[in-house]
Amino acid sequence: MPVRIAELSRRSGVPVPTIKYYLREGLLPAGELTSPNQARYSDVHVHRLRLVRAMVELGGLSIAAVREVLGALDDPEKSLHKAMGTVSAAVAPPDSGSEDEVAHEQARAFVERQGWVYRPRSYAHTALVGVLTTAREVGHERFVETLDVLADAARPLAEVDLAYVLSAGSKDEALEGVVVGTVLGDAAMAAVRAMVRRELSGQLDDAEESRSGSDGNDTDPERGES
Amino acid sequence: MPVRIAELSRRSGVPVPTIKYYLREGLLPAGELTSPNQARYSDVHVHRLRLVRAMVELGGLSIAAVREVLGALDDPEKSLHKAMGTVSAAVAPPDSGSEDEVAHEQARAFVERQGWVYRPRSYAHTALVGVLTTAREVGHERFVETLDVLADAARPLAEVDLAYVLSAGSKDEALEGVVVGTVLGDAAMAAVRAMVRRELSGQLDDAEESRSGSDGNDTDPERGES
DNA sequence: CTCACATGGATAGCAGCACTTTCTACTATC
DNA sequence: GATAGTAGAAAGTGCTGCTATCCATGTGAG
Repeated sequence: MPVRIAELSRRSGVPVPTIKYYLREGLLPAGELTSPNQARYSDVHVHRLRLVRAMVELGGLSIAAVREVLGALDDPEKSLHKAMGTVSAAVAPPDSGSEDEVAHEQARAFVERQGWVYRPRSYAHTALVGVLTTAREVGHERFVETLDVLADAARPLAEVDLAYVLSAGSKDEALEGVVVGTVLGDAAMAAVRAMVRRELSGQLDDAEESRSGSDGNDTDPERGES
Repeated sequence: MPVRIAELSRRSGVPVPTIKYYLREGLLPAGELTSPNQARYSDVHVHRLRLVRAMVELGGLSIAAVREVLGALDDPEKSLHKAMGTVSAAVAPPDSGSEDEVAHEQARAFVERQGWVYRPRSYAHTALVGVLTTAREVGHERFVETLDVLADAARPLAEVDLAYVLSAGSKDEALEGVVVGTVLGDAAMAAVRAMVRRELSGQLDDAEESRSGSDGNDTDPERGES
C-alpha cells in the first residue's frame, strides 16, 4: 500500500511542507522514486513520522536531536545501551557549562553510594552535576539530600523500562522501545509526579484550611489561566 | 550592600543587556531608583536572577512561562498547591492538541485505580492524556501498563518534595522550594533515571556479550559524539 | 569643578529555529 | 491536452531570546 505524499500527510496528520522539510533534514527516508518526480511512501514512513512528532512535541527535542536519535536507531551496529546513551543525550537539556567543584564531588559520592560505575563523562552524569551546581547556586544546598530517594524510585522504573524493551520481538522494535520509553516515560513521569504531588498537597491544604478556616475559594485550583 | 547593574551582572554571571531584558520582561523587579537614571540592586536580585537562569536553562522554560511562575511566587495569596499547579503547567510541554478517546479512558481508570481525585482539566492530567495518546499513535499500546509502576515510584518522591517544601522557614521559601523541587527535581530525576537504566542495561549487555563473544569495542559508550 | 565614564530607558537589530511559501520543472491521469 | 499532483530547491515567515546602539542624565576620580 504505497501512497503519495498527500496521502502520507493525511494519514500522519503532518502537513506536506513539513514532510518535505523532514525529508530534507534527513528525519525521514526518501520515498521510492517511481520517476524523477514521483515517489511512493509506505507505512514505515507513517510510523516514522509519528515517532518524530512524538519526540518533537512531547519530548521537546530539536530537529537536530531527533536526527541524532534516529541515526542511532537506524544503525544496525548500535547496542542497546549505546542507543540509550544517545537518547538520554538528546533528551537532556543543552549543557549549561557552569560546573561547581562541590557539585562534582556530590555527584561522585552519590554514584559511589549507589554502587554504580562512575562515568563522569556520561551525559547523565554531566546533567546531574549541572543540576547540583544550579541547586547550590540558588542556595538550595539541601537538594542533594533528595538524590538517594530519587535513585530508589528510579530503580523499579528502569527495570520496567528494560523489561518493556526486552519484550520486543525484533531488535528494531527494542531500539524503538528505548526511544518511546525514554521520551514518553520522562513525560509520563513528570505528569504522574505532578499528580501525586497535588494529591498530597491537597490533603495537606485541606487539613490546614479546615484548621484556619480560610476564605477558601473552592474552585478547582487546576484550571487553565491562559 | 546594594550594587549597580554592572556588579549585579558580575555576581550573577548574567550579561548586563540580558538583565535589562529581564527587567523589561518583568522577570526581575526594578532596582531601587536613587535618581531618575540610577538604581541599586540587592542580593534579592542576584538570587532571583539565578532562579530565572535555572528555570530557563535547566527547566527549559520560556521567558513567558518563567514570568508566570514568578507571578505565582510573588502572589501573597497563592496557596501551596496552586503554586504547584502553576509550576507544573509551566514545565509541561505545550498542549499538543490531539487527544484520543481511549487514552482519556485509560487516564481516568488509572487515576481511579490509584484512588486519586479525578481532575480531568488539570495540566498534569492533560499532559498524561497527551502522552497516552501519543503512545497509542506510535503503536505502543502496552505503554499504559507501566503507569502504575510510575505512580508507585512517584509517591515517595512527592513525599520528599513536600517534606522539603514544608521544612522551609517562611512561606516565600516554601514557594521557592516548590519551584526548585519541580524544575530541579524533574531534571535530576531524568538524569538519575538514565543512570540507573544504563547501569542495568550495562549488566545485561555484558552478560550478552560474554555469551556471544561479540567484537565489543570496549570504549566507554558514553562519550560525547558532538 | 569637570569631564570621562556608567546608568536607565527605549528602540532597533540579530541569530537561530521550525517551519511555510513560492517557484520551477515534470508527470500521471482524467 | 487541460488538470492536478509531485519533487526539489530556495527564499520567506514568525517567533524567541537575547544583543547593540542611542542618548539624556548622573556619578565620582582627580
